[in-house]
Amino acid sequence: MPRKLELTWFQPRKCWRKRVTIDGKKKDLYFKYGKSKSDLEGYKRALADWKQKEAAIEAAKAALGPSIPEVILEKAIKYRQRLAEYHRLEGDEEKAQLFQNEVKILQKKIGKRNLTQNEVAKEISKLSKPKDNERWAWFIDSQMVAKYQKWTVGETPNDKSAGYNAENFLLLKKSEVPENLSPGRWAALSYSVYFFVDWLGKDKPLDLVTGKTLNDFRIHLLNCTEKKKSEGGFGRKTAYERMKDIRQFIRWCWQIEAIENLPRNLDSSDLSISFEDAEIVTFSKDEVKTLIDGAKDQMQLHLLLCLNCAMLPKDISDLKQSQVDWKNGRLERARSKTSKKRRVNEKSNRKVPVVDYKLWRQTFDLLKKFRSDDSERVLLNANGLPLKRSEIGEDGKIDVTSNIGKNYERLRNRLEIPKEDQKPLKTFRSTGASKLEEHKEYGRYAQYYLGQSPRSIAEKHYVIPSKNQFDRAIKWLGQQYGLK
DNA sequence: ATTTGAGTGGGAGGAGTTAC
DNA sequence: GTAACTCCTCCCACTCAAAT
Repeated sequence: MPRKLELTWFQPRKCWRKRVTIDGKKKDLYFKYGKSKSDLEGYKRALADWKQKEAAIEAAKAALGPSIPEVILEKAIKYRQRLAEYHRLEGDEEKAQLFQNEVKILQKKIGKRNLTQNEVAKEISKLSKPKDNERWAWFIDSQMVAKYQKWTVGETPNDKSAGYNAENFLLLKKSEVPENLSPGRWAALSYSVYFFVDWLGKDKPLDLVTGKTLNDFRIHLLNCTEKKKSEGGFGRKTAYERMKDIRQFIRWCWQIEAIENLPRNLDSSDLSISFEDAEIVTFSKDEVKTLIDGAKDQMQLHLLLCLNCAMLPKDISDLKQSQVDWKNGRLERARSKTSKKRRVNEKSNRKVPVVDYKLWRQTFDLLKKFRSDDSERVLLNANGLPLKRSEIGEDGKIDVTSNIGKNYERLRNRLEIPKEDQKPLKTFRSTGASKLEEHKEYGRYAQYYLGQSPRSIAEKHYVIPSKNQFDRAIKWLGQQYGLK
């Protein structure tokens, strides 16, 4: 029995109802069968009637063209067909067979009704996927496939065109995910590059990209910051990101000799785009209390970790068993966002501190309660997966799942916090730091609490406290919110 | 300058309401 | 009785804040 019925019972008229979207317009369809919601026989007949209607709608849709899930599916199939063909040409029958089988599996899905993007992604994720160490091999493969594709499709790619180089650039960058590049970063880079190529024209030879082109592109970006978001506009911060991503792309094109000369203003400040820093938001004592008291179980633990240890969802998701002192209730860590760099720059004198936090009693109790059996991560979701996950889907789009973020959103709604009073999860972090700063002695440890390294000499307040002092500071912080 | 990841807005469809 | 709305929830794609 599915958790949700396909049709919903419509009490005013005592009939079943289905909402459909046709040509972007929502429409309600009614099915007059059955006497009540629990009349199973009536529901079955209504459902049968709906199925018929649905088939008719699908047929009408089919006449219009494929939907997005279908396009994704087709793409996945075509990709595997090419891989199968390539391996056959290379004489690897075993691999060819593997991809051929996957093609069959996907082809079965094609006729399915109500195909959602989600379902398609799930289906594809079940199939063979390059493991991290094989990603490079897949990249090489896809280059080889392109070679064979030339014969099958009969088309010679223009290796000087913007579109061709953009594809190659992104493919190369993709092979660095997740070792050197996060999925999120790759996705952002692809938005930037496609934005540029769409503007320039994908068939345009990159040789024609000059300093003037970049100037024009900058003006195009600035124009977009004037537009509404719903009309393809974005903020100055994004415009700035786009500009520097494109600089990176152009430089890469030059390095691989797709273009002869670098635009002379590539590093010029003429191309800079300025933006303002956002102001810092904090919670009041009441807000902290409302949220923490209102949260249940795991969510309460997550909120406490945010405040106790200045964590963000990714930090909580990445927390390792070895980082918790299970006897004394302490937690030691360098922030997720920085720990990789820290390893790389071991010799750099601007080290990110490893901070040792004393956990409040409530935090520690909950942490013990929800500790997982996993050898690595302390906290996992109900399905045994990390609380925050992200990867690049086969369609080239990023898939992000954050259980903590989602739960926080639900909590806010459940507590009926008005929209204008809703503050993001990271507010706990800034609240902790701001509260510490209010204290005349502990104020100096705010940055240490955040786990940040000093960025400039101007940050003269940066002090590494002794263990005892910092424990007292954290204790004091907890007391401000009635936490021990 | 470059990278990482949190936040947001909007589409789709469920649930309830209203206009005629 | 019918069809159209408004609100809500979930999820995804994309933006942009913040880290080095």
